[in-house]
Amino acid sequence: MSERSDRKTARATADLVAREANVSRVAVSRAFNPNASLKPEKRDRILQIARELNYTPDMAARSLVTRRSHLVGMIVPDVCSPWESQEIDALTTALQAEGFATLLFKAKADLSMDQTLLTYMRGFNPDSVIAFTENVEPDVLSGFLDRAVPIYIIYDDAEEFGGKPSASLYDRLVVGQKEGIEQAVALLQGYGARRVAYLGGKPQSLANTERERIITQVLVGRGMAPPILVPGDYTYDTAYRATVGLFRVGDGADAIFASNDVGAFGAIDALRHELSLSVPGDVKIVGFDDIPQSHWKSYNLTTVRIDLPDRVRALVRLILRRLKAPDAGPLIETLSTRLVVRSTVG
Amino acid sequence: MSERSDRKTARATADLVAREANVSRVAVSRAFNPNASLKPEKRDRILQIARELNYTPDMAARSLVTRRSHLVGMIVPDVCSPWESQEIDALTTALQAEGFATLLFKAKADLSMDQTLLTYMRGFNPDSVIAFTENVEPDVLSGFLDRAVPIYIIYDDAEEFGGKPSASLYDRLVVGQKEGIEQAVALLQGYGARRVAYLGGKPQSLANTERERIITQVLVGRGMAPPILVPGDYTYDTAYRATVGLFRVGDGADAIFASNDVGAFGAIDALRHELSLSVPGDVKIVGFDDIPQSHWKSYNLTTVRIDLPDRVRALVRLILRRLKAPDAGPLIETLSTRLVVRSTVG
DNA sequence: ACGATGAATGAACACGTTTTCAATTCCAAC
DNA sequence: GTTGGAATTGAAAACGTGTTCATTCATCGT
Repeated sequence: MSERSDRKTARATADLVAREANVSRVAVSRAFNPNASLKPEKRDRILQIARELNYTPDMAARSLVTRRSHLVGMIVPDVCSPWESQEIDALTTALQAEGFATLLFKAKADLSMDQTLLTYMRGFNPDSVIAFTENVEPDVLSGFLDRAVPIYIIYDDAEEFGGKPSASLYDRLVVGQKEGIEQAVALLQGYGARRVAYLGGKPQSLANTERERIITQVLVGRGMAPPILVPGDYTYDTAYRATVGLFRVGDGADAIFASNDVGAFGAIDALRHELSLSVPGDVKIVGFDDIPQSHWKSYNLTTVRIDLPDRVRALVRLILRRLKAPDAGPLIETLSTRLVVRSTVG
Repeated sequence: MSERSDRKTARATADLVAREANVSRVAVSRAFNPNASLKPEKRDRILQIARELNYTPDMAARSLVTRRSHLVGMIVPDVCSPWESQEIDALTTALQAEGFATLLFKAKADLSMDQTLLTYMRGFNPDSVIAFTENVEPDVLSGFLDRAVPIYIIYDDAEEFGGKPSASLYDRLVVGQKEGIEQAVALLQGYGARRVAYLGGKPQSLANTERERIITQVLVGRGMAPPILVPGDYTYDTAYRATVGLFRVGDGADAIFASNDVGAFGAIDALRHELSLSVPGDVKIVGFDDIPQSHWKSYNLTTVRIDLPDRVRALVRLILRRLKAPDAGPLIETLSTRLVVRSTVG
């Protein structure tokens, strides 16, 4: 027997283990199901033999009868984004501990999920689906309603949620951004900022729209002018160019509220290396997310933190609760934000 | 019928479609298998009805008989790392186009894969497994040999590959780092560097060991002193502290070769913001990977690029070739590296 | 000693698909 | 009109597991 021929050895099955242990195949199944009734010594012997034979229950066969795939689908527009990669990492770790594997899919850049992707994903029967893309398309997603209930991450206004009626069919994690934004604006105002610009994210992103709305509301509420709206798309390069544009052809500003940290980096670099302006001396900067890069000395960004561990715990809770009660009404978890002060404001 | 009751509607099955279309269930199966023999008009009618009923073949049931799960497992130690997240993103996109979904697992921080994780993953029967963790444990991985053949990404010396005999049971992508390193050292020498430090990555990482080995070899080959070895772990913070240590308690250096780009950022920030030294004036810096952040203006890092599109194409090719010929000998793809010159050397 | 309660056990079925395989239909060529 | 071969079809048998359900076995209170 050469090494290579090992590969042809058929995978061990429950039947084989049963025969080898002189028990019925049902006993093997029970041995791997902790709360099934089986004599302890028998279970031990079966597990021992299973280990020798390198046997593991086949998830596909199991899921066929159990109606549980132990898969959690994630639809992500851009894995490279530091914030999203962080979230995927933490979520995968947490889910792995609960016995779930993550099934990763890439959405389109415009944050939409096309029918093809969804039906494809549906074939795998994920127990739950987390939509990182915020573009809600109720009729498309309705295809999922046979088993899993999708989870949406939304911002601030649970009721409006795109104004779509079928919103009541999703579970959701609501991120309240108001606290963090209020603290940020207070800080900016305290350091004498008068003219604030909002450097936008992807226009289709609900997080972006809500950030813009709340920042405007808070600024005006504190007697300041509404923000100068600078379009962006969450990327460094666009933020860089937009900032240069703001100061070269526009009137400039004495503070920039970026829609995410990466955009804030672009703004900082544009100010320092292209416009020869100082941060925070000439222009103050606030970001959003608090990704690991934000404490890097070149930026040391003051930013609105969305606490990742809290966020992950909330998501896992949503998944487990839904699995326990498939027919329950829409589940909701709420999260808050707070400002992390570093050195880009004062 | 309320909205909620829709959720209880059982998922459409091939049987239902068959009944609805007045054909046998086999015909439905054939309708979804393009190269099966079925009268075109019949296929159209079935697909039409399937669409109306929102039917998709169940992957679990299919994989049970086909012995193809259409899943590609990825074992990743740290999804947050910019380089890895980039690779996961590109790989997922490419595989999705070929009809595969990615199954993501987190390895332990020390780059090892424990038995629990592997047996767990095995249950899902991935068609292929890509090991991003470089710590080779042949006996552990042998548990996979019943169906999928794991792919290892290794560096430079295919033969040595950890010196483990069972290396011949893996497919592998070999990344040749010599070209890039030679170009980098030539550039450093050209700009007058005399004393080069190597800022290491995780000690368990084979990529790191090989980088250290080759850099030493190339330096000595060009008549320079072997590098000062500074231990690290691929992270920004460790690189920052290590660099401070190198210049505070050590003798310093006039050039730093970092084991990855993120480490280079840490070194740059330590030099500029803690040690008040200039880059590239006082110290020249070269990194490894060429991640997107490397062209950010605050760093603008000169670095050894591993071309991502090439790399992904090679990996996908490995997977498809192996699936076509499960019993073929070990498959090997080779890749090269080259220097990307920016402004941290001269 | 005796019925009663509960745990332990295995045969048969179900889950939703693909794959033989034999039977049928179709069509062109003689 | 016949005949051959190819295209088309459906019944039955897998694939590997969890779950009923009726049966056997041990245990315990009276």
